[in-house]
Amino acid sequence: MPDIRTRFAPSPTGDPHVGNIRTALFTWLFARRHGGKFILRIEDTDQAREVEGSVDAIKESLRWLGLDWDEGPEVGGEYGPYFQSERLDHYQSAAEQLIDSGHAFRFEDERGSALKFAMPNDGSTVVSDVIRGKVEFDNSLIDDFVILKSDGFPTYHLASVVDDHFMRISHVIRGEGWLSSAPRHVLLYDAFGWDPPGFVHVPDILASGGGKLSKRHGAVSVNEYRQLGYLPHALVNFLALLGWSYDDKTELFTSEELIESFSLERVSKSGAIFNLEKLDWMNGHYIRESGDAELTDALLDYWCRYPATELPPEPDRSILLQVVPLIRERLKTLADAAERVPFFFNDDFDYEPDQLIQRKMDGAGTLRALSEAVKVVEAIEPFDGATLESKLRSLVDELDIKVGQLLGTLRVATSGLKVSPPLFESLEILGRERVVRDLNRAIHKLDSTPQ
RNA sequence: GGCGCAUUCGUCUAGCGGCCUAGGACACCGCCCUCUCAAGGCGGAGAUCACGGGUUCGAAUCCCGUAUGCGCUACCA
Repeated sequence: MPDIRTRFAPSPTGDPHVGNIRTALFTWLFARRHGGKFILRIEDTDQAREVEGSVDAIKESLRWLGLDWDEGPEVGGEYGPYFQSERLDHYQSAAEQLIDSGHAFRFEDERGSALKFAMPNDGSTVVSDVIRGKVEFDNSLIDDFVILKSDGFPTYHLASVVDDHFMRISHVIRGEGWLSSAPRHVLLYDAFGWDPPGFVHVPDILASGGGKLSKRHGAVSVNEYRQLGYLPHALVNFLALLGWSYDDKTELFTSEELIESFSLERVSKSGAIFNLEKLDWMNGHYIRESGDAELTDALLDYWCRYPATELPPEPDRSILLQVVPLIRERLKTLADAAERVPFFFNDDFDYEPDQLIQRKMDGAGTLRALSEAVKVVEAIEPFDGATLESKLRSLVDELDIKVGQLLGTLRVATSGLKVSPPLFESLEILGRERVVRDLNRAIHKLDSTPQ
């Protein structure tokens, strides 16, 4: 194979959509797989649709997912510039070449003077697509199309062909929506006398109904998924499997494995519905796989970027490091952590007194359990999870109640939660002083409640 | 309307003529484990391979129609 050079060429029209980023991922994977170059090019030829900040959002999304580019904005490269708005002279001279060779003609209307490509009125054009094979189009069915707009900017057709040629792109990998306009592109290559690149039209990512993925279906951009607490690698792995598969069973891949395994031949032909439940599962899997320090820092970074109201502005890292093993397997996203850990950092939580009273218990019994528990906790030595467990289990026997009854009460008293991380380990982290205080507060709350 | 692409469990997919009484994963259900919630283990249910014709000894796999979905048919990409 010749030098592999691929490109991701988004228009700066907003926060990049997961569908486009999935295409970028395939494009990147293909380049990396073959030791080629991955180029980022910004297609800003429609000033009206341009959205402020989009280029930063695009770079940020790619960077977060680890899709590094070899040429493009910031890194430069020998085939720049990489913004189409800075390459108008290329399109201009290419257009002139087409006029000279009789392939293009001026066209006037209310908007001014534009340039159109003259379609042949007979014959057909074959597009050779890597995953769909040869697709034939009847030339007479395609109208002459604008290549240079009256504002002096090129249309996508001209700009992408000219850039792909001069940037030595070997494979044009893009969404399947472009297949229908691909014959125009091969005709342009012909008219210029250039060899066309390989065309690869990859399937779309769809919303649950099978339609376009849009805001009404929830998150659509990579940045939104980041904000929802998904890990970059979980998104990468999940997106890689939307429209591509390695075999009949492998689903979990490291980035290195993805690069080693990726091939365009195994990209599917039909659109894939974005299955959020599976992303959740995969994200949970990668959270479970991460080490204590790794997860701790991921959470800290996440909260720093998207502050959680229920947590202190700068949660204590050493506490979180101890908490992480207790919550790791309970998280689907980083966002899930905020609701289960606040009590480790603050004791200002509140709850209704009757939440202390467990099933088939009454106020008096709960009060007795609580005050006995205080005695145990005050005396226990050492104050650690294992000792707490054995002493409190003995207390359960002495009180002749159920384990769940005692622990449920203690859980609410020390965390304010009905569902919390494992109790004994949590108590150890909280420390004796704090636990005694929480239990006494619970006793007081119950005591002052009219039965 | 015309042209193009697509069509396997709810979803992502394996399958590229006999290995398929169609495999895996997520979700779902049940059991086990268990201090809540999870995680984990085990098991279950779930697809007449869109439909109809062919070709073949034999088709989810090849061919032709039909239906449905999507895309193009813009001085948007």
